[in-house]
Amino acid sequence: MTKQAASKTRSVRGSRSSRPIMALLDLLGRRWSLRILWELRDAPLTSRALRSACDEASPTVLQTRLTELREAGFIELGEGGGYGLTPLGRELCEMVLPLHRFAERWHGKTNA
Amino acid sequence: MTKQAASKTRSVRGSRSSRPIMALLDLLGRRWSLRILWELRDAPLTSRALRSACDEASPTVLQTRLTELREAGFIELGEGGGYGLTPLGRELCEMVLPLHRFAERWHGKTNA
DNA sequence: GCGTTATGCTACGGTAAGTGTAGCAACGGA
DNA sequence: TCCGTTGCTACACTTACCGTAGCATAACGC
Repeated sequence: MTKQAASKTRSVRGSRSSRPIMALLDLLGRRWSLRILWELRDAPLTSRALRSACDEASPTVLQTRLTELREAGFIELGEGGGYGLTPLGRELCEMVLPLHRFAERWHGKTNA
Repeated sequence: MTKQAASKTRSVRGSRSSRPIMALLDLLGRRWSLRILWELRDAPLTSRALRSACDEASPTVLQTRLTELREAGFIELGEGGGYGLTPLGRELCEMVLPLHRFAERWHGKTNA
């Protein structure tokens, strides 16, 4: 993993591609990333509440994802504590929401 | 979180939740899942071509993801070889496509 | 002051997941 | 027959993630 000073690609691990979509796909393809966005869809949550919402996932990874998503500008830590979506993050979340309905139909097809 | 006869949830690892959205989020949150859907957006690809498209990712994981996505009913192995999207998979892919434009704008904001 | 509770965040040992290289059997064309 | 391609797998190694515990800080009631 040669790390020759990639200004933005630095945190994108596997995909050395510079295409933004690859970076985004890689970021969202890490554990709990999509789930975090999903759980924050309604209201901000504290780190502890978020952990509970995410099936008591390990705080180590959660904290890592939170930092990554924060650096990406999708979420932010509010004044009085608690993580919430930024305007940009909300846009992204809007693209994840329709997955809900799809998942319901998918579930009906696969084991019915 | 009762797992009353999880006939489909069996392969969902971390999230013991029975909610389909959680299962979907978990499946898509595994490495290369989103990328595979993305690379198959236009036309079917052979396993080798898909590997090349996915930045020469390890064939071990790729094969694992391919199997998972196939069991989920999102992709299928065509007659004359090559992986392609199923109608269901195409629907899912349609939700991933708008991420492209978003990623472009995102990239512009984060390092400009 | 003291203790309690909650915040965001981190250390550390163990397990699971992903990587990289090599190679398999099966099929088809020259 | 040899060659190239297909989908797929074995194996050792590295990395990511899990689970538990704990830190420093801050806000409360007493």
